[in-house]
Amino acid sequence: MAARGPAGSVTIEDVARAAGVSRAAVSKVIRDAYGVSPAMRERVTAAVEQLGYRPSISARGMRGKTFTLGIEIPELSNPFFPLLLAGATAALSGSPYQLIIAPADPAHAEGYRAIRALVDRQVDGVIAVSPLVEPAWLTELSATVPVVMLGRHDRADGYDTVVSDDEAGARAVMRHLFELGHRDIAHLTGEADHATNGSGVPQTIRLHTYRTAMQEAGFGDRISVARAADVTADAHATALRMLSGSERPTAVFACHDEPALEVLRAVADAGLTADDVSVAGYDGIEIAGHPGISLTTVRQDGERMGRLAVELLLERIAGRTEARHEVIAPDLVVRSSTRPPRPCGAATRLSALGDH
Amino acid sequence: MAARGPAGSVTIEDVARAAGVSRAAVSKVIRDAYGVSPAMRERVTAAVEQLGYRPSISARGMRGKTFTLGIEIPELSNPFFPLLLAGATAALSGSPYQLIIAPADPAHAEGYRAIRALVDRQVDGVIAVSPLVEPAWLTELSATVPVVMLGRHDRADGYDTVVSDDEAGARAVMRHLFELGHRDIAHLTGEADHATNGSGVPQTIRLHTYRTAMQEAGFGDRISVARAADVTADAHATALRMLSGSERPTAVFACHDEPALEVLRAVADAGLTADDVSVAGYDGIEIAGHPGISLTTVRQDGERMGRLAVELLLERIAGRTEARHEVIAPDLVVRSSTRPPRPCGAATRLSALGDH
DNA sequence: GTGAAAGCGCTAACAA
DNA sequence: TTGTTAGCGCTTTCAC
Repeated sequence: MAARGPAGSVTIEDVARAAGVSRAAVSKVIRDAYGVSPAMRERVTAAVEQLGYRPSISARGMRGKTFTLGIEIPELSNPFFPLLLAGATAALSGSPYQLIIAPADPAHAEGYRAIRALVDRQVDGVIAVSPLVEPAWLTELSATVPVVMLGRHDRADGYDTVVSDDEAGARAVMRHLFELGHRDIAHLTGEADHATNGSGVPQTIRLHTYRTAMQEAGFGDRISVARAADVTADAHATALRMLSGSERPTAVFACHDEPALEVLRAVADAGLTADDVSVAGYDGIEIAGHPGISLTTVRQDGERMGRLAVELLLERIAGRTEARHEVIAPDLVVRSSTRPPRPCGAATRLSALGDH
Repeated sequence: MAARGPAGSVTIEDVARAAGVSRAAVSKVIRDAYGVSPAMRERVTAAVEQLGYRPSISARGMRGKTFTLGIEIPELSNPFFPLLLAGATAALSGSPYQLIIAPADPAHAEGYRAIRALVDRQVDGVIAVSPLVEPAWLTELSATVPVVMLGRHDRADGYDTVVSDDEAGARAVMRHLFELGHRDIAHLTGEADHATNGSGVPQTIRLHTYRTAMQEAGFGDRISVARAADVTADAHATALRMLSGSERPTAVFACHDEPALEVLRAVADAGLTADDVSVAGYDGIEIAGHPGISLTTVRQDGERMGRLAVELLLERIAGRTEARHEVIAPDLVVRSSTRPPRPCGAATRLSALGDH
């Protein structure tokens, strides 16, 4: 137990004195570096224990490593992101590394700021979810510190990426809706982002895939894209508007689950049901499987993505220099929020309730 | 723009040289300390800009402050916690402080480890959500670094606390259920924790309040407490067992919203409805208000709590030494998951659908 | 108002 | 195998 409290100012010097050895010796022992006799190791360990010594990360950061990995995340309120963290944390348990998270307000495009804050703190590696940060900037950054990006489709040499196959996922959704018989399918997404990485952003790919699928199916003239300034905040209002218009779609494909939940809410608010409007989301957040929600969606394995990101980062820290770009296959999960469209002019049908 | 990249190794020395001044002068300017002429400030600022200089937090940490606040959080997957973070982040925007988050796996009682990791990184202050960490340890810790604890009912001199009035909240739930006519009310909670701070844990207080309320209402003999080893993971199974027993309750009060959602799921799985079993939760997470869920709950203003915690911490950092203990009043939010119990042996009633 | 100099606690060469 | 030494980049007296 610590003699001077959890953060007592016990220094390596104190330990050295107590153990009757040099500071360098202590340093070697605590990092278990090469070249220490068992006897010395024992004595030092005892002194460390007795004094409750904890190495200062700041001091470490000035010469060597900090054993800290930084992850930048926007929107912790979107349940998909905590999944990434859970995976990352799990991958790190048992390792000497500590994860610190820097939250970045996506509304203010804070990605740069948050990543810089991490780098300023001398982390040994950075994981980030910043779709809009420029590739060039990241390449520059990655010359300084190992970097793994999550959810980006661009492939640069300097940094690794872990991404889910958004095109495949979006195609699966569209195929499913077509198979149910839908033709008037609308897509709900956020504002267009005029960033350098525009085409590498998942939302943009899903949108593009939606368009392509509609074209290919011969419904090019029925393409309908609703944009919410802030997808999360404005989805409800946008969805309501969409549903009350004269050209009400029979199905809505939302760019991810959070806005999809809002569409569901809007459907209820408008006095409609899943028989009137089918809704599909994207991400596969847990609540989507709740019987009260039962949202058809595309499951991305966030935990696996987080784990993989950490693994890639540790490889980089260990010395790998060639870039790796991992693509995860997503799964379509069909639930009762998507149903065949109501036959035109026919009587209300209340059958075809998907699952439980 | 940075000339040497986002994390370029531009030091204060380089800036000093470029500006033709001493290192000390640069240091003063960037901290805007007292005693710099406007002319010097201008020159230094220009050099900083031009070189893309960023002070090393590690080096700072060795002498002065790091302008970093650390927050320890368990279960980011529970949507209530991100709310705390949102509040904390908001309170910090515009300030020179950066927030870093250390996730702590509650299953492994990692609170100590995570808090220590923060302190090792020389944060200027710590906010933590660790109900089970011992008060004595925290008192010791708070001698080293300012500490604000979230969701603890113990009151120590060394650290501040921000907590919601769990007794009032739980009482409100019980009163509501009694008023609806329920008598067989069960409570779903986690394993008893034999920690030093046992009586200061929100869950324990809610449980105790449940017991007391039942007693006071004269239903002491109907007290029924179901314990799940891990409330989040095992709630569903525990709830199913509870509902299939011979003594099925007419209402279930869950210790927080996440298990309450599982009870709702179990109700559906058992082929029952809100008319058979009323369900109430605690926290007021957003999804509770979704029409597909419509869960009666107690709203705790997490954002406000997070904001308040940061404010208290900044006060401490600014020099305050007397402890402050803030209690937030929670609000009961009645939704359609709680209804009058079905009159014994009477016909099914489908009215009384609360809100939308 | 400004600069010189002394460390903060640690690690990494190098010497012994 | 062990100890000595020289910084890492910054802040902070304390002279000027």
